Amino acid sequence: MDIDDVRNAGLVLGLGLSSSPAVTPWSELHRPIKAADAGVVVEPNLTLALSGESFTVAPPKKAEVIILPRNKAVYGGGACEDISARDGPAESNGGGGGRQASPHSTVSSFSSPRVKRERDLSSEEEEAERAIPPKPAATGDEEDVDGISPRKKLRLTKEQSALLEESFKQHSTLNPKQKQALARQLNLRPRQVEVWFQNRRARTKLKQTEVDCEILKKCCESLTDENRRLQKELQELKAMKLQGQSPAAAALYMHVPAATLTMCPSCERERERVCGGGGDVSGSSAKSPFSMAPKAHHHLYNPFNTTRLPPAESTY
DNA sequence: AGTGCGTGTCTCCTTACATCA
DNA sequence: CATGATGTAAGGAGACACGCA
Repeated sequence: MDIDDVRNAGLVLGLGLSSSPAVTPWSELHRPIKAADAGVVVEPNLTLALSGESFTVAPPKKAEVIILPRNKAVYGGGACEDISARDGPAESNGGGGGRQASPHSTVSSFSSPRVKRERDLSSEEEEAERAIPPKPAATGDEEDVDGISPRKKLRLTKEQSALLEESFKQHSTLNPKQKQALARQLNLRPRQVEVWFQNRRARTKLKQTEVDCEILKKCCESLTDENRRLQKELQELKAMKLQGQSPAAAALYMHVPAATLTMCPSCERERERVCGGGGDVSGSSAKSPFSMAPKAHHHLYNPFNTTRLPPAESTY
């Protein structure tokens, strides 16, 4: 292939960010990248001349360079991502890969949040990231004057969503291996799977909060009714007393209400968990009875393992 | 054993985009 | 076609746990 192929295809090599075809020399790619599924591979030692600059594709170790579609960039070890989906400038980094992988590596000098995110990728994730085929090339007409497109939103397919839902029903959190497997299966990046699960958990929690709110509302209404009724009874008893009714009759009257006390339909069902066993709905305790486990325990406590509303039942 | 650092993952909040009425 | 409402993918901040030096 020659440079015209690059031009004609509207492709960007390496870290190209601008609207015009751009080339990033291998030396600026902080780690070897694989031509896993990018469109074109350039042979090493091929000299490219673009924008008045020439670059020789001469990877020190790898004889491959990915030619990425326009608007795609290489991040953290060759992950292909739509640069239109970025707010800030794209950067390549060495990608730590794994816990404690390289505390003193040069990667640590990168400090932008985005880079940090990419740095978070484990080596396995990097593999998976690389395995994701590039998204269809952008048309290019959505770029702004700076040549950096506003972020575009990926829409998951029905199949992907369904599979994610299925998986979520089984476990609302994923360990790295599960994430990897699912991402591979869905042909998504692990980060996307991770984000989907985070958002899904948030939606589930929101739904549960709404349900809890409804229950509380009903409970409140019922208690208000009961309070009104008791006030009325009290007034009637006071009136009877004033009218000089016999204590026996009053006592008889007194026994009736107890048997006819209405129970909050929600509480009757929910008393154990919602009202804390006849406990604290009023909020005298610091924590709402509906609140999830403290954040400090979020690693140990799975809020979705409660008996409230299993994810499977939630209406999403 | 205590400490600091890097890392991974979480929740929460927010933003931006797609879709639909 | 324009517009507002809604749903949701994704970004970022902050917190925490864990492993290592």
